[in-house]
Amino acid sequence: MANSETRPAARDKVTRQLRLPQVEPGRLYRQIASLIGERIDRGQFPVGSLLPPERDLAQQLGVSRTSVREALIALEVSGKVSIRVGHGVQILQATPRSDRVGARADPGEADIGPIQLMQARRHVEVKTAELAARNRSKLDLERLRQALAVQARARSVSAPEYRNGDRDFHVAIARAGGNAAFTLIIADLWDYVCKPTFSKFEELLMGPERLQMTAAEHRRIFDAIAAGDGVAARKAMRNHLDAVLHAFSRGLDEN
Amino acid sequence: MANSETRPAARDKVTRQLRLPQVEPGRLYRQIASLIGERIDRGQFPVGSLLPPERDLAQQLGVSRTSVREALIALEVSGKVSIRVGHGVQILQATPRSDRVGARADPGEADIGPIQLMQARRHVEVKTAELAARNRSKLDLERLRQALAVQARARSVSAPEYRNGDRDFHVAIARAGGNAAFTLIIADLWDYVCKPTFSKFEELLMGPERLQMTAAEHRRIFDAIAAGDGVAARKAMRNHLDAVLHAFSRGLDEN
DNA sequence: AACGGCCCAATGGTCCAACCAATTGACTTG
DNA sequence: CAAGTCAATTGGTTGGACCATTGGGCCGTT
Repeated sequence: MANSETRPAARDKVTRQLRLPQVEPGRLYRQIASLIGERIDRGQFPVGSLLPPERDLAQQLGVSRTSVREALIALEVSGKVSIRVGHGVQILQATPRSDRVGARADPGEADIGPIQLMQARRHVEVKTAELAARNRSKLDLERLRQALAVQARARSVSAPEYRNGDRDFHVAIARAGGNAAFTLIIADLWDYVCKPTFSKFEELLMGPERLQMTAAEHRRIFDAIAAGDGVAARKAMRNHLDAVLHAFSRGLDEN
Repeated sequence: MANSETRPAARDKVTRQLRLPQVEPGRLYRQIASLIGERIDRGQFPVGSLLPPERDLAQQLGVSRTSVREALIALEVSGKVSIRVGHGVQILQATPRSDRVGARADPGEADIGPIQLMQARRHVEVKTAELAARNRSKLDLERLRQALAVQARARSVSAPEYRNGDRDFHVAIARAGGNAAFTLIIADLWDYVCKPTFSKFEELLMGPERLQMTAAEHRRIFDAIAAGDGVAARKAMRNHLDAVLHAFSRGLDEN
């Protein structure tokens, strides 16, 4: 065969036609793998769909089927695709679990609106309040007291004491419920509350009267939890979060 | 050539001579990869040393060099060996650093128990299912379909297709609800589901029948969401998560 | 019309026999 | 002895062949 002609030509084809990122000399299968991987990430091959047959891919890319197979095996090992004989190669995931820690800073993250956030909190925290009332230990109650004490020192809703105390109070409730998964959820949601976007929003829409109101509402929640009254705790928490939501709405209307 | 004789004989050779762990029918390269990987772990191939040439390995194992190459590529992708043309294949590490970055493995993280996690999911996802039924767009439905398609290919609950499809399905539902906060919550919870602790637990306690059951339950959820029936979606989701929880409980009782 | 079994095209899996390309070290040569 | 040359070694790629599994269509039975 025209090997001495076919092969170099084939590689050039891949390199030029498809603009492989950069280096990765030799190791054709790596070029092919990263190429297909990129297309998957870019959505040109939708998750759940089937890749073209190996034979077709080989022809399209101008390489041998063997090289395509090696590339697919690499993708399979890295978890991007699923290969099943007689059927085909299916795309499993576009974003390959990529991300280590920094991952949470996705661009798609910051788009949680304050209203959405409060609605989610309302749904979850009514539950955590109930759980806390049933399962709280003395240590939990002490933590809640401390959080209240911190917040009591705040002189405005923009004071760090206010937000810190608020966060600690709600996280402590989740923690008191005894379910670490809820604790994680609340802690994560509060990461957003503490973000600049949300903070600005909150400071803008919430009047100074919120300071005492929050204190009173928190107090009612605490009492219900301390009394072990799940129903009262639910109700108190719901009232509290609805009040905050109302404060937001009112602020929006006025502006 | 004597293919109709050579191939089966070759496979038997590998299977018998070297006692491949267990399953993994077909996918010869996987058998070879795990075999070599085990030898590396066991120290038979010292870290830093060179593997025998591909051609030798092929002859020793009674398989083709192609299959050996595919196996080596798999090992290279998973980071166990380094392949250099004209030089050889060098062993990089014996213990493959089990799992990516242990990064998130904070002390306080891993303590979410599977039961707790499922209870939290039950509380939140019943809501997201309802929201999804009310707000889902065509794109959302398409995402759900794709997730179902992925999972439909799983041949066991331990297959990557199963978990990936499962995760995508539930995250897609949260996303369809239109509240990004819920999406964040579900995605975060699923990070734990994908952790080794939970995975092992799940594989241990869930029988193979879960495969079809999950598919059927997911289908019911999907239908309800597609129909825009919030009540049915809630119910279907609750049934599904309760079923999983039951599978856990049953597994715990039996063991 | 619905069900069930059979057949076959499609698709991945494996093998082989070459040849190309990079590396390395031995050998030759100045 | 230094530098260049050459050949063996080793991975990289190819095309072609054949096998095993899968899935859907076709057809006969019920």
